[in-house]
Amino acid sequence: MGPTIRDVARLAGVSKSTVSRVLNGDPNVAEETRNAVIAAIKEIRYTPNALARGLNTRKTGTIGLIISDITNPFHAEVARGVEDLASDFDSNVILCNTDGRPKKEAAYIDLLVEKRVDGIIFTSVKTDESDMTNLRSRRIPFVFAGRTLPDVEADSVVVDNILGGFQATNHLLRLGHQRIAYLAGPSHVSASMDRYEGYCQALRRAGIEPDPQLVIEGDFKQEGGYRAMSALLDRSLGITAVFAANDYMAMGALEAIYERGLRVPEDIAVVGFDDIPFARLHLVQLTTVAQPKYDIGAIAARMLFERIDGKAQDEPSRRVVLPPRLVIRRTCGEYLGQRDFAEPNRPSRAAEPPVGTT
Amino acid sequence: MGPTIRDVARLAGVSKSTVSRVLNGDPNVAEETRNAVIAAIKEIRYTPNALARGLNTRKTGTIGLIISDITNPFHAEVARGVEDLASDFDSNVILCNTDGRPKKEAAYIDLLVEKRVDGIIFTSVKTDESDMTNLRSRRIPFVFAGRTLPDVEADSVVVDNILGGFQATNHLLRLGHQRIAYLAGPSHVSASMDRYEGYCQALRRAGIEPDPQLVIEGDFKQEGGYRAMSALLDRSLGITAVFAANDYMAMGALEAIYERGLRVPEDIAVVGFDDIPFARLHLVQLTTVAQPKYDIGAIAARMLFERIDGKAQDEPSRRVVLPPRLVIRRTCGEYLGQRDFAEPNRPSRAAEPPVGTT
DNA sequence: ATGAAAGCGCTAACAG
DNA sequence: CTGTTAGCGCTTTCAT
Repeated sequence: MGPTIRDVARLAGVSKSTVSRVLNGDPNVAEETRNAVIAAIKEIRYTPNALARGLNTRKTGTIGLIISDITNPFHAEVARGVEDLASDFDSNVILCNTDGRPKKEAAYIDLLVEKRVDGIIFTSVKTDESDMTNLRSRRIPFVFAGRTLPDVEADSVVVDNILGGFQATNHLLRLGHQRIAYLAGPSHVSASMDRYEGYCQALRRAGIEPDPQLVIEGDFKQEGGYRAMSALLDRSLGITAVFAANDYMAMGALEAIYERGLRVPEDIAVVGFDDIPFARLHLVQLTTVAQPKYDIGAIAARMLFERIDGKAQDEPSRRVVLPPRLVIRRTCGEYLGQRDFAEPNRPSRAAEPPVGTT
Repeated sequence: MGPTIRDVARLAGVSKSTVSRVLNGDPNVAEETRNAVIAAIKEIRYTPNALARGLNTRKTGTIGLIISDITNPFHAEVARGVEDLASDFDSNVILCNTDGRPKKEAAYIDLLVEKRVDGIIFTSVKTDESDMTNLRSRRIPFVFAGRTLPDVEADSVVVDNILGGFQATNHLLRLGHQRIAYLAGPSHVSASMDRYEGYCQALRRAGIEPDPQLVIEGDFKQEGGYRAMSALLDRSLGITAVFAANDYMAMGALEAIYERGLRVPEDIAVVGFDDIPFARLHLVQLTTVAQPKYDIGAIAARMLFERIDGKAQDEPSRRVVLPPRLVIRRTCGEYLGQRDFAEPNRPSRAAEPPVGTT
């Protein structure tokens, strides 16, 4: 059944407590005893049982990551940030793909609670408030990464979507565009609405009143971007530029544009949002607003561990807002021409402390 | 502290054993008693403690997934397959990114053993045999997905890389190419070597002796593909086509080709391997050999659970070989012209039973 | 059909 | 510095 602490104790001629002490690095153990124990551990190839330990300590060294789909490059990058940081804190992460389905999400939350995870990071949030209060009452800390639930008071780290929308639109305006379309995401997603808000702000600042005709709703997917762009083009609205709420839709838009024999950026300029890996491909060169995806995950994890370790035990919840960054490539003109390969924008060490805390 | 089974028992006026029985669906419980227990559970919002349970049953309902980098779309898709299937088996998966570093991998294995996972799936394998025998002796089942360790006898599911290499090369040959280069991956990776083997077979069958000059080693990354292709082009070897060991290198190759003002496929035809999502982008349209990524993960997980559930307890290890599929797009000519969006090639239900078991 | 008791493998006071 | 004694919350015989 695998050796237990008892077997080690017996072999080393000490008590279980002593073994436990050396296991946990308790300084109050004679050097000699310690060595004997260590030798015994090695001899019988003992590996501590984290279940038994967790039962006592109420810490499992495991956190849950609730995500809509790990196959989505944006989420994968966030997940990587989370996992790296968890690893730094000697924790593991349990991956939960929900596909944005509330039921799956609720089921996963239950499972994670059963497993007594130390905390949970939400990337996708469809859950109603009741699950959250459940976590609250069990004192399981959680933080939102990338998205927030407006009604729920909790730690979160997000990119400044309004600013990002502003940057994208403003870039287009500076290039002389006036008729700029917005390919929105689903209207209930705050990120899309915030980017739209930034879009409007930039427009108004330039003395242009946002035209509802130029806004069309997509689904954050390539297909949706394609359809939305096609619809827009069919209506001959005199559009010369388009700001897509994310890169996938921008890709679909590009396709719709090319399909009609139009050129990018000469006939229509395109900006996306996210900077997913393929945006930088030589053949694509999508101008886009980059989100610090990895950092979002890493910082969220760091905040979570601060709660877990009790440092930030009962402090009010924090909201970290990260700055977006406009990446100018080819699809709006102003192509800078340098080759840029997928630079893993991961810090070799853990992420820096939160920036822009409010 | 959260309510325990004891609190439920007290409230329902029964013993802990009885509560445990209804929790585990034991039929030997009077209907009335059961209802009382269920009511009590609801009333105090009781959630079982999986740690305590696991300590007894020696089952955690958790498996480990060791992967080099979840950020890599290939691995993300495999991971998704694994997670979906684990979910079907009421299990969770612990995500472990190793970046291919043996030390990280070994450390994760230890951690997973401590957590007493029910099994492990290896996607990246750098580990030396000792870790594997360790798992063996602890009777922790494991399976390899996508790659194999030649010396280790274990369940595995892989794509037929030799066949894939053959298909890619043969496609090029049929289009009339004679001077076909191979952009290899690291020489110690069996997948790259097997694809090379298929490449040679196709060449020889066409009466062409493989020319060592046309083979150059890369690193499976875009940058490496770019460098390798550039080097090849510099040597003016009369190459008219290139088969890259994976899509990333193919992307780098495309870049190197375009940079020299050459056209694809007119001057140089390109085939990749994997069919990662961006290969199908309108702007890229990479002809490539598709691997059933999701199925690799799903089938590996299914095999793992068969071992865990003891059905396939002591049977000899199985090796499942999945067929690759040549996807013809634009980069070799013969472009079929249909739009193809990212079709999530996931079965809505669990993966079918293994195919091609040998 | 139900309860009592023992134990899974470890940690955590409390003595000494 | 080390051992003893209780549990942590659940499952599992074994009785009844």
